[in-house]
Amino acid sequence: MLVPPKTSCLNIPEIEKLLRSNKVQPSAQRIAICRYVLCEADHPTVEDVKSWADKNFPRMSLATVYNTLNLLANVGLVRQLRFPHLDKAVFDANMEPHHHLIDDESGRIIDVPIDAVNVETNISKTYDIHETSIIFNGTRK
Amino acid sequence: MLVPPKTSCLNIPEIEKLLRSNKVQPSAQRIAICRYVLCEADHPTVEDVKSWADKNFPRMSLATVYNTLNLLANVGLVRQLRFPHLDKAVFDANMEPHHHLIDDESGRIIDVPIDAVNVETNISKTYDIHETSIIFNGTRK
DNA sequence: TTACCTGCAAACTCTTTGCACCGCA
DNA sequence: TGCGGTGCAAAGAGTTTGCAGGTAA
Repeated sequence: MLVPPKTSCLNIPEIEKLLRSNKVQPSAQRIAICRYVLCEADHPTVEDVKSWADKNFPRMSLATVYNTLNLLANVGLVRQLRFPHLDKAVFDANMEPHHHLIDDESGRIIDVPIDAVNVETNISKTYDIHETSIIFNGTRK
Repeated sequence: MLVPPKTSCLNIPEIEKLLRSNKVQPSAQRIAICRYVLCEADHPTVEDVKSWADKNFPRMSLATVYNTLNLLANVGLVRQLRFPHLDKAVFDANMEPHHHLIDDESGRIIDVPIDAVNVETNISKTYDIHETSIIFNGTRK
């Protein structure tokens, strides 16, 4: 139930195709970042991506990391999230609608499928609600 | 139902008492900021408080605004919030548990009483949930 | 060749901090 | 008088931007 619907790992040609189909020129840097963010990483920060790049991709600048992540967010391949307990943005490759659970012990951010939650509210009488995002804070039992 | 449970307007002696009871020395600057944040303002940013101070309180520095708001947050008179669509922190004087509705047309943040919402989730089988915070995005019907 | 992607550095915004001054208890 | 609150400026973190050079189509 809490298993995140992780994007299955893509190989390089698949990533190239994915980028092209989103009208993004597949440069080496962009493919590398996609491999990490779409497959390997779990709610990475910019810093996480940069650290990974420093180890796995020679001489990638921080600006490129920012530019690429923003680009991926703009075309809808990732989503930028901000949580109250974090001062920096994190990126989420799970583009399905879902909620989040913060494990207060580990700090980990865990995806919660939309159908694991049921929300009813009477504010929908007054407002058209387009989006409902829930952050649970908890600890493992 | 959507009327925010606004802190009723306090006069200066009441604010002094409130500060003292929270072990905060009631300086002129702190009282002024409290008057604005607790009574007049609605989810103000630091910038909002600073602008207000520039008009209503002579020569208050930005550092004092930050220090005071952080102090008020630490003693539990206000809460610091971060929303995904805003890059800066906002402060909420409503200390009752509640959720938030972002009016996507005006950008306004509206308090939603806790009992206007009912949430059920099966993740509570695996996790002890201490807190549930919901952000609705919507537009007025 | 040309378009555009990257790296670098500087700039920008938000926030915190160090320090000297000042005022109130 | 002394503690502590304030103002100022500088520093710090995260992020964006401008520009020159390079790379791939």
